[in-house]
Amino acid sequence: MRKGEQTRTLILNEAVALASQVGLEGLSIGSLAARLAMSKSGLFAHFGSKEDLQLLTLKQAQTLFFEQVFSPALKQARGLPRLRALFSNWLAWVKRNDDLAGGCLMLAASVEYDDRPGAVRDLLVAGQRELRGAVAKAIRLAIDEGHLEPHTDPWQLTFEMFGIVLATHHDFRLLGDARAPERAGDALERLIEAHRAAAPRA
Amino acid sequence: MRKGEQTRTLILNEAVALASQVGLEGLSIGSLAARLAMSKSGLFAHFGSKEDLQLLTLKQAQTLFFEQVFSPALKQARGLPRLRALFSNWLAWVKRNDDLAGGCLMLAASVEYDDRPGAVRDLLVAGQRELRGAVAKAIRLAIDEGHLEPHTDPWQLTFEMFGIVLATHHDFRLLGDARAPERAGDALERLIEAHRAAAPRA
DNA sequence: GCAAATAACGAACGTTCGTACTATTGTGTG
DNA sequence: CACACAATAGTACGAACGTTCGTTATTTGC
Repeated sequence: MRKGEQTRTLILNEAVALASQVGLEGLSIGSLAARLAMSKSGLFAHFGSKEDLQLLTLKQAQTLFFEQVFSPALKQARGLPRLRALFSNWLAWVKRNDDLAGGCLMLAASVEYDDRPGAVRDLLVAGQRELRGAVAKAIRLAIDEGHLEPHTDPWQLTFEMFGIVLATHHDFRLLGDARAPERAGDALERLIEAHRAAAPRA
Repeated sequence: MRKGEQTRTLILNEAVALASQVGLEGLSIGSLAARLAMSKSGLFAHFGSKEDLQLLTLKQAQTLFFEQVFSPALKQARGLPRLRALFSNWLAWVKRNDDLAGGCLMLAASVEYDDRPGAVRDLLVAGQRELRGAVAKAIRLAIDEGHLEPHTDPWQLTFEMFGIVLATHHDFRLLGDARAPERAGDALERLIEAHRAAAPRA
């Protein structure tokens, strides 16, 4: 029970790395086993099916995202500081090149499964809904703190922030544009400025 | 020479539709042949390799994009009208559900090939560069026409417009959010408003 | 309308896919 | 130390993959 969990986690971490390059569908049990220097059947025994492996891999990526992007942002003061921290952690996540060599797995999977019904897509949608809700909540808190003007629509702002992240991912990954994160920062600041509350400055 | 070209085009159109759902990598010669009720080998004979098929499929999608998004926008008056037309055509392209049932093929391929060097990726990058340049040029014209203020950075604005489109694609396709295009329109108008020239109103 | 050219076919290649069984090794505990 | 069982390896499977081959059908140019 102990050794099993251990290698299982090892497998899943490697699976996240591999899937970030070739996608969740392109992730094959054979190649994953080869990368871990273990037998295909030995690896397969940890999961009942490929879909299970895909689901757990995606779940692992979601956990990593929460730990590295969201959780540290919660330590910042509510309002704009937390919102900015969230955004900058998010950009850092997108830029990662170590164990996410192929870019954000969730974004890749979103495109891969947006028209492929099933458990993977459902998990993807649930995670995305959760993320959006959390960002919108952070924005609502910024309004409550008096950092953003009361008329601000949290969902609209969330939508636009997400767009900036997507564009950054695209430009950074496909076009290899190192200035993309800088552009993203500028875009966010302009966005904040447009919705900043008149009276108190943050 | 005539019959060949004809079925080749037929194949490529079907390939675009199929690849938009399963990706350029997931596009298999066997399933494509089955959809067209022809033999695997007969289809394969039109292309020397799978990579050739992928390249031509992508090229076909790029052509469709130019015809349906870009070309009609050029008929509008330069400046904001043309920029708005371009954006709205782009949104319409993203929302298509007939022969692009799986969403924009270029966006899907961008995520699929962003870390897979080769001819497909090169073609993808070239197309993206061309598109970005054209959008930036439309913005520059809007500045020249006095619709946008002279300090506007065309590349930054292009980046942000692209982000809005990406977010729309994501929300519309994965989350099934029908209000996404509306959000996109609002975002664009706010973006334009922020950069609008002071003196003459458009 | 005949001959040359092209297009489509069916079968088979070797490989890899996911999955199922069985055997062997390894680990933790009484 | 040995027993029980978890963990890994081994082997085999049917199907699908991209690709090649030789052959048949169908267009095309004269």
